[in-house]
Amino acid sequence: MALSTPTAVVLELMTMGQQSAAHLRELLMAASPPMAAEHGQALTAEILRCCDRVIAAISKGATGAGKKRKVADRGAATCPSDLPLMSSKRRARGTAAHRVLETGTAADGFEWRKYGQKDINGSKHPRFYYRCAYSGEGCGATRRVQQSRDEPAAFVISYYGEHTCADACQQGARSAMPPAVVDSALNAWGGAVGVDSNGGSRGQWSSSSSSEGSSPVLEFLEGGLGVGWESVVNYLG
DNA sequence: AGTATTTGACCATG
DNA sequence: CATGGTCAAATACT
Repeated sequence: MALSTPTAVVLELMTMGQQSAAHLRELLMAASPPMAAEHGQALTAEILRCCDRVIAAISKGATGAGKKRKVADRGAATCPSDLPLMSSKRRARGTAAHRVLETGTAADGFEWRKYGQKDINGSKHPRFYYRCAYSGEGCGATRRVQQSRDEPAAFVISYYGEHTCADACQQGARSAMPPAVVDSALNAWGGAVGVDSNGGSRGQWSSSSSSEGSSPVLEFLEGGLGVGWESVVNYLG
């Protein structure tokens, strides 16, 4: 990628700014005047964070823009003999058992693939449906993400099912919170997910930043059937 | 060329 | 009947 596009230029400049900020931090630490270093560190950390987010947003916007699809003529039969469908097309209401409140990134350590999107009645934002990228190996975990109605910066993430893909997907989950969530749509709105959507070649963590996970808060809800859990991710800076 | 994402349609559930 | 969850062809990206 050359610097032919404005996006590329912005990316390049932000990267330079990021490096400069990192350098500045080094200098401040080396100089070590107690108070100044402390404040300086906070500032540089802030700058780095901003750069990081802009870069993430830009790069995702550049690669993920302009996907369209024409009408699919599906009424006629393409496959007469139906394949075995999923048992239930619609989940029972109120199956969410847990709710997780967290700020920072949506990285939950698993790799998800989007399989649907739906406008939900009563909510002005669509809901996104993901399933484990290893569902083909029998993993039945699913996840749905919806932007909070009241709080645009918050996202409600509901998890259903369990990850049974022993090796592949759970490895990521075991090691704290690596960046692994595929959420191009989130970026379009909140623009805070600093992870690669791992397009093309599969199974590549963008091992960029394990950015300090701002302490997730877990909140358990009563009354569910215990089938899944829910999390609210806040993308406020 | 292969894979991930998009998006309208289908269909089960309430 | 309305709503929401999933499917799958078409499309876009690497």
